[in-house]
Amino acid sequence: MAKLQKSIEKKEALINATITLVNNDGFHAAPMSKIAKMANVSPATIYLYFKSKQDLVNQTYLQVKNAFTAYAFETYDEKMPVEDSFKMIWFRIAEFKFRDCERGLFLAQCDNTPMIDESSRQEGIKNLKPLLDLWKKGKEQGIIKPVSDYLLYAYTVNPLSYLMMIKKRNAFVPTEENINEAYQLAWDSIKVNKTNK
Amino acid sequence: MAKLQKSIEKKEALINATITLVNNDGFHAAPMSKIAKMANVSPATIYLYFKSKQDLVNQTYLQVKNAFTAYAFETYDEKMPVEDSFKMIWFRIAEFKFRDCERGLFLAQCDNTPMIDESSRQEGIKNLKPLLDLWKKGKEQGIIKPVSDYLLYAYTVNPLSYLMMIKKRNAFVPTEENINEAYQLAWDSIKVNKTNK
DNA sequence: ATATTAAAAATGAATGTTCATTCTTTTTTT
DNA sequence: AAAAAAAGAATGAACATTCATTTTTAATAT
Repeated sequence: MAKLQKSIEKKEALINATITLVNNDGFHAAPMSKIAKMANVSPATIYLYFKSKQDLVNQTYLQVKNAFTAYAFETYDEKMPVEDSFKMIWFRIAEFKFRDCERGLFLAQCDNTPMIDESSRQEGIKNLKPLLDLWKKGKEQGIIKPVSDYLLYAYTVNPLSYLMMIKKRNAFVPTEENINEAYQLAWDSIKVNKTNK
Repeated sequence: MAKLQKSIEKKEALINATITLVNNDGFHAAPMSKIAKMANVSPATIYLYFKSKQDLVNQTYLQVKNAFTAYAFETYDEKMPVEDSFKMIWFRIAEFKFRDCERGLFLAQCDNTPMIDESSRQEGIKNLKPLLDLWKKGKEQGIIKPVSDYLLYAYTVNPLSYLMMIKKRNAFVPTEENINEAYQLAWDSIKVNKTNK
């Protein structure tokens, strides 16, 4: 038990070190030796847990992506009305990204570069299934505009990634009010406008 | 004259090679030797034009960013009404990103990683001044919602970056109609809704 | 026009460093 | 005391950059 415990701790330390170093220096300037040092481990030890540097990054990505979606959907209940569901998920996502900016930025970096394997990328995308289902339901009920899922994602969830980056880089600290405004923009843009119908 | 001409050609070839290789393999897997080969040039020649690999990437970023904003604002005239201006700029940006996906993706990568120097990043941001001015005007005239420029950017311009990436990765080819829908979402989310006032 | 030459541009091969990964030994666990 | 885990040092490849030459260019003299 103690053995396994220790192993998990080491693995987590390595994953955390990877996130920090890749965020600050980039993949190309985050050598295994530095990652090992930050995790208080010998470089050789990394290879007991990961096959290669690529494997380390892939696994880190999947771990973070899983944590992200688990958080986003934790309080979601399919039986709730579409609008309430959307709002809940949207705020959970915002909460995750702004609270754990490091992890959010790491994901943004993975999503915008050829840093991780295509297979890991595909694996990570699967996590969004519940959101796609929700949109389908919303479109069927005439609550959400009948536009492509890509557009829906781009205009609601994705802007948060940009804001998170701005937060880190420009010391723009979003207030409660900012977040509410952001949500309103997101929902305004995709909800069917009843009065216009 | 012919001399200078040739130099410019070489420099451009190097910049293009950098964009292609960084897009496909990432900064860390785009060695100078490969960049040189793709530009039909000796590795040593790169150093006649650029101080270092970092300098090459910084200059590539600035060159692309300048081309991007030049295109975006080319047809913009400050005297036009705010809504028309916004629409025009928005569509120019969309046109650039979808037509020259390679360059768009390169910018996305620069904007989401520590790949370029902070000073180059700052330099690149200056280009957006006209858009910020437009938003200021729009807010003063009560046409654009009084939210932060970061939110405005995130919810109008930035989603295009996501769509462009999706286009490259998932063979989602946006149609004319998709682009119009996207614009509508963007404008809907930030315009002041007169009927609600 | 042509030949000559100095300067500029370009090159391929070296250089030295950095880094991912492996090997051998030591420490820890059971 | 055997097995598992971890370590530090070693290895070899890859890489950014520099060096010593060669090639090209452009100006001048014939």
